[in-house]
Amino acid sequence: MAGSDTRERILQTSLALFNAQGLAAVSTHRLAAELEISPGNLHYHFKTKRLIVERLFRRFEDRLSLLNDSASSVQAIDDLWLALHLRFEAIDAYRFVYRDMAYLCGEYPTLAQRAQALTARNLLAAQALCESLVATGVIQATAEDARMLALQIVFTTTCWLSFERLVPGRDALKEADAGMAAFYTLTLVSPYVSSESRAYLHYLRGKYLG
Amino acid sequence: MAGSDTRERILQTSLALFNAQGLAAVSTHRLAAELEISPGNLHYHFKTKRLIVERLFRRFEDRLSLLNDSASSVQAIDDLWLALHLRFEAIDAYRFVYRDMAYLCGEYPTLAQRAQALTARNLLAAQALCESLVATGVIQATAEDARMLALQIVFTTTCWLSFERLVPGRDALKEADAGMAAFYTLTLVSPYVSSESRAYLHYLRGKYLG
DNA sequence: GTCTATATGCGGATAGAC
DNA sequence: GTCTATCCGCATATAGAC
Repeated sequence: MAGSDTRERILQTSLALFNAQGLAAVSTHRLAAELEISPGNLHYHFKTKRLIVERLFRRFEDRLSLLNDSASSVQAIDDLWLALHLRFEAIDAYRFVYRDMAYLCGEYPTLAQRAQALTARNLLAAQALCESLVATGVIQATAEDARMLALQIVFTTTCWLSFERLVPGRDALKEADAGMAAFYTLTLVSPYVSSESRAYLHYLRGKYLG
Repeated sequence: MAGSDTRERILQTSLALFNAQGLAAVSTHRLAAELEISPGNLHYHFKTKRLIVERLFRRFEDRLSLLNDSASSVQAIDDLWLALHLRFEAIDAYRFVYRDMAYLCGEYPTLAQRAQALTARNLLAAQALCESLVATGVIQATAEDARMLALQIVFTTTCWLSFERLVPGRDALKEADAGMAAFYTLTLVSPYVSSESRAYLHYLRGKYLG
């Protein structure tokens, strides 16, 4: 069959450990121990740690690309909220990527380029999204405003979950709150939202600022 | 005299190497080689790598705290621009701290707590700054808007320089552009700026969007 | 203060038996 | 596919001479 069961278990466990303990802290030995297989067996499935990381990175790219593809179908505030929510969930599922980005780029320069390319695609998708919101009258903004807003959205979705762990009062071990992150991102959009579309914003404000 | 010359050279060179190559990539051997001293001599001055990192982190804290102390004296857009500029310069001078934060927290849990405490102080300073801007009429915002704006400013100053390296077209090796970063941060404030204070914003827009 | 030499452990990766 | 055993190199840290 397509890929053995062990191979998939390795990828799942790697992802969980990278997310929980950091890319640098998870050695191939620890990984094998967690999987209850031998280091030799691990090497049979993935000749290098790099290959594991690259495979996970590709899955992350694929998942984000899927979300990017539907960017221009966002045509209302609640569409936007859902899109942001799904995006933060995806980033949280692979949170080691953005969180350990500097280390990752240093160790695997190939991935540094891929990360830049991914950011470029995210920017294009966010611009399409903002243009769609302007076209449907959900927000009112000049072309330049829309471009800056797209940049803000990409910046925020990329970095927010990493930043959140620095804010006191949030438990670093607890899973990230995608809803909270999405709400925060919406506040960036809020100054541009036309009066007819503010209802959903107020609903969310009540929900997350209680 | 207070601290030998070698000790200070170690700190300066460490900072430069950490910034340039990443905390994880700079071993004590590389550091000693760069300094043209022996690993044994390095160990004489700093028993562990951790002590070097902690000392640099403290300097970073001190430099930001100085800037935080003057937050409530910001009373015009050009004050704000200067304050942001100085802040980005400080963060850029110690850019390894925020860029390698995840690795740093994993290796030195003590510093994870200090980083949270630092973020808390930054948030308080940013809130004071926003309140000052509201009080002087430079911006118009509800108390809740001001709190969110403060959060946005801290988030941006903390993460922007790391994010910037992901945006294609910027050379990762080139030093960061504190002016560009400050301009970006100002766009967050711009929706709330009262009409009398927009002149400086337009001047900066012309300068950085040329 | 500075050196040479070295201890000790861990990390990635491999060889070869089963 | 999975194991045991092992190699090699690097990293932190140390000992002890000068």
